Amino acid sequence: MSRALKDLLYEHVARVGKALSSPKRLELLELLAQGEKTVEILANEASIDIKLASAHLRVLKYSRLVGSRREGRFIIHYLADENVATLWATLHTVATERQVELQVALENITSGPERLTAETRLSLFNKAKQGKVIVLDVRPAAEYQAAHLPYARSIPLIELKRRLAELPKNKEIVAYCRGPFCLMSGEAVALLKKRGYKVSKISDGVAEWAAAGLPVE
Amino acid sequence: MSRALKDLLYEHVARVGKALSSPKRLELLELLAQGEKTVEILANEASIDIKLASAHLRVLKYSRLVGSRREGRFIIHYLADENVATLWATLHTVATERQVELQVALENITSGPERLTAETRLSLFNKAKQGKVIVLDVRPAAEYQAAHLPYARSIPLIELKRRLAELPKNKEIVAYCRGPFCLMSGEAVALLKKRGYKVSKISDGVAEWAAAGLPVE
DNA sequence: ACAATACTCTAATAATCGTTAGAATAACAA
DNA sequence: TTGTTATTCTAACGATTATTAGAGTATTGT
Repeated sequence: MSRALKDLLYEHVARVGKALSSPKRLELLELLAQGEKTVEILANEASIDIKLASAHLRVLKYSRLVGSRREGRFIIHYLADENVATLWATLHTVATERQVELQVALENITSGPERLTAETRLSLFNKAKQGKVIVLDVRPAAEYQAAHLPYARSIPLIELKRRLAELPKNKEIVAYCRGPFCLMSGEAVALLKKRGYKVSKISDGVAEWAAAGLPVE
Repeated sequence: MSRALKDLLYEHVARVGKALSSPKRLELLELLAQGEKTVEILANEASIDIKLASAHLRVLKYSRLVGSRREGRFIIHYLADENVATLWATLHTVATERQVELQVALENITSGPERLTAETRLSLFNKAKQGKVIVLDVRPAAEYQAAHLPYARSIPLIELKRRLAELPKNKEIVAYCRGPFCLMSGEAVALLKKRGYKVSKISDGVAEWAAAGLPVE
């Protein structure tokens, strides 16, 4: 009686879980959390075939996590809403907390103290507001434009070398990129440290920041 | 270079997603969110074979969402921590919001205005605190003991008929059970309404309540 | 109208997953 | 020791999914 109904309901929720069960799809979701993108860009950034990206996007669309619209000859994909980014951030948090291997792997790459607490996030926000720190967004300019941390300044990693003059050497700089799985901020820190800047990084991306209840511009 | 590493990291997170991709596993998770249980109880409540329940639990254990311990000749399974319940609640919220079919199905069964907002949750909490409402937990007593909403009173659905005398007819009663997928509170409301009680229900379970940041006893 | 672009759709294969049955194990009880 | 209970482990099957190749479609530019 109620059994068939229950099965149906759990099946609907499982559809969303299924969408989150593939590494490639999770990577696509994180890329989309940085802003809407075409299939080609997604495929390139995730290093997969366009056809495969298209197939994965179909699954994500079926589960209503992402939407798409045609614009000229491009089809643009985007997260259905911010809740999806929150879901991704929650999933990632739980995964990291539960899986020691993952934590170790993360710490190996990202070098330095990693996980932000509610207090450190707020204190960074306040320092940035007062101009005591420069928050540096090293993602591609389009992603910065879609959304970025408050008071953040955009210098994409690719342009960083030739735009060094824009950064003061006497101020503290905090770099961030797409999130804990993204390596761009780490590379930026390495570059800037070599040139004598006071620089550190945070593992947060826009999704993690927003999931912690903080504002995004 | 960084590609192989990224793949590894996303794969770790996807392992958790995979655990959430089966209806049966989601049902087991929700049952476990009500308190720790043996395999037999889980299998019975989810209406599946013990062997199948055991197989699903193995997946959940592999992804570190649930843990287990032996106690005599029983093996007791439990959620790894409250974050897992939060993840489940978030997943459920996103799924409901994204899937119209699911919403319609839910409304058909549960009858009445459904989704609780932050305000209605808080106002219920305050009314319960002041004794203006009776919050009624109709789940099995063991689940009530594991955790329940603040100021809630426990009368399991099976005992409700013969314990009607414990409830006043002049006070507002609000029933709840395991969560939006659970039909017990609906049945309780039907029974009480027929007897002339002022009764309504909320779709929240302990997991949804906690995920909204409210206290649990 | 024709080619080029940026995809999607269909079909096919290999890998993985859900499910069940049967054997194995661990704790207790007689 | 032998049996019982509660559960896992192993093996096997069919069903589902990931991935790739090839054909098809919508839009723009010439």
